[in-house]
Amino acid sequence: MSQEEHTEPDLALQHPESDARAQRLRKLADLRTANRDPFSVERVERSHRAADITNSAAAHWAMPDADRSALRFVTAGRITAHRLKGKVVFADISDESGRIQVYVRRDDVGEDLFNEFCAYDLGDYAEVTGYPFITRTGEPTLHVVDFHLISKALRSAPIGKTDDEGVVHGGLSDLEMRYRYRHLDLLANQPARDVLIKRCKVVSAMRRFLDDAGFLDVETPVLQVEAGGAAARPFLTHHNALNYDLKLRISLELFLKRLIIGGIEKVYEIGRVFRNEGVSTRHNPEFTLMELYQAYANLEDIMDLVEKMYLFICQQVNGSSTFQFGDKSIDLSLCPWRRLPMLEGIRQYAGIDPDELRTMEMAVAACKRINVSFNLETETTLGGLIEKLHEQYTQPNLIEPTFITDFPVETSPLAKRRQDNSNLARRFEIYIACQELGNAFSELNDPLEQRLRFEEQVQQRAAGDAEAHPMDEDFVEAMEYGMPPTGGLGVGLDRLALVLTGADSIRDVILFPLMRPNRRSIT
RNA sequence: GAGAGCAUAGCUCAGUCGGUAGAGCAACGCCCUUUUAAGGCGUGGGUCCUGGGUUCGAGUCCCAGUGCUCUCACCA
Repeated sequence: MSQEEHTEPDLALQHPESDARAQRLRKLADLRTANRDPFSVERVERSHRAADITNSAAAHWAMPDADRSALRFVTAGRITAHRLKGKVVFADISDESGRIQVYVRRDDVGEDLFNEFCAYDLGDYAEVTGYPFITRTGEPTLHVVDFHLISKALRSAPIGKTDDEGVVHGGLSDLEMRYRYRHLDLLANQPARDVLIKRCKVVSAMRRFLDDAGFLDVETPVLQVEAGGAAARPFLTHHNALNYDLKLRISLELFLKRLIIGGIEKVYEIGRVFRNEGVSTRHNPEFTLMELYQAYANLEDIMDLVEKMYLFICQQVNGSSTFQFGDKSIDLSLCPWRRLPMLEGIRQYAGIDPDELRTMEMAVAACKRINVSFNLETETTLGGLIEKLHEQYTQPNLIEPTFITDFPVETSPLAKRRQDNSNLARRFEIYIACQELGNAFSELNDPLEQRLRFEEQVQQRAAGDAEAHPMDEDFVEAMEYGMPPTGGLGVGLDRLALVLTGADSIRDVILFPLMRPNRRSIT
């Protein structure tokens, strides 16, 4: 600790009423003077968590008073409410399990300690020892016989008050504050904690499912010379000692396929990828992607796996096979899920017949006929235009789980072609609650074809498409050593968490979403 | 990247036609020994986002900037 920090309590004593923080510093100094420095505490031996006492109090209520008051429960947590009532004070102590009301009487602890307890601020951490009882108003409560402060909050946290109906008054609702200062969001808002926990359960359930299915959990490089495996612009960085530029990965695909080539038959990675694109309620520049590859499996095997895996995750996270989307209940156990070829969906929802989409000119004419809401000028390929129609017209209708199949091959440079129609890729995407929740291929394993696909992409790049896939000679060479037929899947985990938690924005399921630096961040 | 909106006490928010900056909660003081959005009386607390401009006078009107939100465009 610096000398400057040591002087702060003294400054507070000189200006004791200047502000709330100074008052708290003064209280801290008082505690230190009384040899009860909260920051000297290192360890707390809790016998119960807050919510456990609530249960125990009811269980012990039948005991004779004398026996029950001889019990000693120890718990600790943040003080989230206090109600001083003359010579007795009630306080709420909250930990991760919930909250417990504690009750301190002056006659029990003596005047000095009673006054000290009364001086504790909202946000402080206390350890309390006592026995359970139920108040006249019926609330399980810990009757405190001993306590001490174990950490001091120097700032007043935005802790709201909850009324009988569970409505929180006050608290923290400003979205910028919630995202920028997530610690305040989490300590003030129980729903924020619930979403965090659910998101973690999504990831752990997925890992458990894949581990149990025999997939190997691996890690591959984030820093890459060329960022491939997806259509996106990368972030650039630089290695000083080796003096060359690097890119942050935009997908996991190419390295995982090398593991397949190396003889690993079932492999997956859950990792952060980075795409240098816009920010929205559905996009964050860094997000968590899961990709898996299974040798000897085809597209239908992956569909089967997706149905089983998503059902498992939903059951683990929500405790049932259903989840809420708006006022609808979506049941993931109704297998097999709907399968809809992309062109069929466009016929159904955009009213354009597949025969009208055979050439770029015909497709543009058809789009003009139905007055599409997007800019036709920016579309350079027929496949791109078809995908656009799908996103604009079909996707908003895909509430129940749906596999969209038969993607245009020119937007799928890493997927096999259909044997019976070389314009279509052996690829599907999963849609649930109108969100794209997965993208799968029968992976292209023909190195000669792969080179041609990359060359087409390089041409699109030369024509101005900054997101077209770059040539990756090393990858093509790796494939020339022989890659088994393989099914692959990629899933944006933030989106999956978004849907399963019913969150409004991807920022609700990303703990620290990207924010522009504000004035306080620049020092 | 484009358009619209928002920015006032620690938190949630009012602020009329341009005329001394307001409430609830939180904080501080007093009263209250089973309260619970505890209650009662009293007190303190402001870079009205930043910088210019108009005006006798700006939280309010004008211009520029910053951040956030929403919609659109690109992306998952």
